[in-house]
Amino acid sequence: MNTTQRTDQQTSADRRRRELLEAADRVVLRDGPHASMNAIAAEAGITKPILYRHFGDKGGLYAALAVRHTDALLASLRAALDAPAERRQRVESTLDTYLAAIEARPQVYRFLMHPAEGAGTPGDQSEQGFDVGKHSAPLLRRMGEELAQVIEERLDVGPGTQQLARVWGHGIVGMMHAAGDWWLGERPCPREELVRTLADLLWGRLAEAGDKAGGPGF
Amino acid sequence: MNTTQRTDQQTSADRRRRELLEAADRVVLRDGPHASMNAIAAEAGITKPILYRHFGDKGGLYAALAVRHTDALLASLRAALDAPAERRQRVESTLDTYLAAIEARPQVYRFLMHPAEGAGTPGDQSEQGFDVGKHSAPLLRRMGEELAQVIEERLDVGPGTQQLARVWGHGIVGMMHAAGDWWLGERPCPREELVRTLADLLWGRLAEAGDKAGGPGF
DNA sequence: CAATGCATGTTACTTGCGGTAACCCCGAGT
DNA sequence: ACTCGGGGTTACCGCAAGTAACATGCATTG
Repeated sequence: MNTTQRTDQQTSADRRRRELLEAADRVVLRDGPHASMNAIAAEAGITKPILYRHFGDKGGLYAALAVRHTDALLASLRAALDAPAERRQRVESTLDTYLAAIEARPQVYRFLMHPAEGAGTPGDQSEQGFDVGKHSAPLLRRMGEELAQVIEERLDVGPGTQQLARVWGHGIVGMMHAAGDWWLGERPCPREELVRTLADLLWGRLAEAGDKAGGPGF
Repeated sequence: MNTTQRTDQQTSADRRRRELLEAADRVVLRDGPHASMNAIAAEAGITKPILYRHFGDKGGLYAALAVRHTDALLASLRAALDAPAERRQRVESTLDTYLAAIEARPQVYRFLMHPAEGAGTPGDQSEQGFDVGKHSAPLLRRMGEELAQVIEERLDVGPGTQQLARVWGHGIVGMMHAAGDWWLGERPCPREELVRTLADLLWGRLAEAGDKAGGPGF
């Protein structure tokens, strides 16, 4: 019937799509985010137009790829965030999970952080609006929103919690990201130490610290 | 003589370079970071090869442009950080300076945050090493390092201050950046409120907050 | 069984951009 | 008069995104 037919097509198309994504993944992880559509098609054993039929344009393909990895990472972060333990313990665990992930697979990290690639299209009109605010990688956005959600659900900070939760969510995620990026580049200390230091920052040690003698203070 | 000759040439070349940068600035601020070399050359009233003679490649031009703006922004941040006031006041003032800057000229912001553009070069060898850790925009790197410097110079937190200062420097800058980016996109609240909320986060209000009734706590 | 779809795949093209080679022109110095 | 070097141009290469038009295999339908 029509339904089974459609279902068959659907599943077949979906399977194909998944295979293509696997191939794209391999290439991107091997060649970096600037892998060409030709290269990806070759890896998949086919040619360009098929990719375009499935994903519309390069942005579509990359978005699909990114969603896969983002979902996976977010799931493990959520697990760390949901574990039964003290708040400090949970924050550290979440930081550690994120850092362990980007440490274990830096290429995935590199790819996920790569911004939208919005250019390249000849008659590109979408760029004239200057998508300010959409600069950050979607992963960061999503992490920020998720964390905001968690904060808002579980934390009690009087009125204005919602706004505050979102600010903190994005802020904390940004802190984690920037520190992680720097750390990944220089590897100045073991992971646990970084985790502890960041947690200390969130726990207000900046405010408690004393001024160094002689200076104007900080 | 040789010296005056060299000086004349130098200054002339420098003046030209400055003019070209002005033109590039106009175009980039008008068309976004994806402005083509042709467009920039046209705006400057000349043609591509001259740009390449002066800046080597597109990366060179963009780097030169970025340095100009980055220097300017860093100077005003340093001023806010150096003002004579309480620590909290100074932190808020610095945050506000940054946010005011990106609010006033989002296009500059957008350009500065744009990553290195490392691709495009045909025989590109630098990409194979996967410059992980160099993902962040140079501006963020520099801000992180500067802040780390300031923290290390003025704050007293026992042994291991140096490491801690760098972690915090990059972390705080990342927080500021991410929150700013999100805020710029959604404008959910006035600037002062954002500043206060972020400062609260740094002041440990996250640790102090109570759990909401019913949940597993956070 | 032919005939019609229709998804799947290919070749070959266009457009646009980064980057370069080769040539051009004009004013200064000998 | 001549060449020499800085500033400039045209015309090109290579490459990657994206598309049009054509080919093929496998089901359903008259």
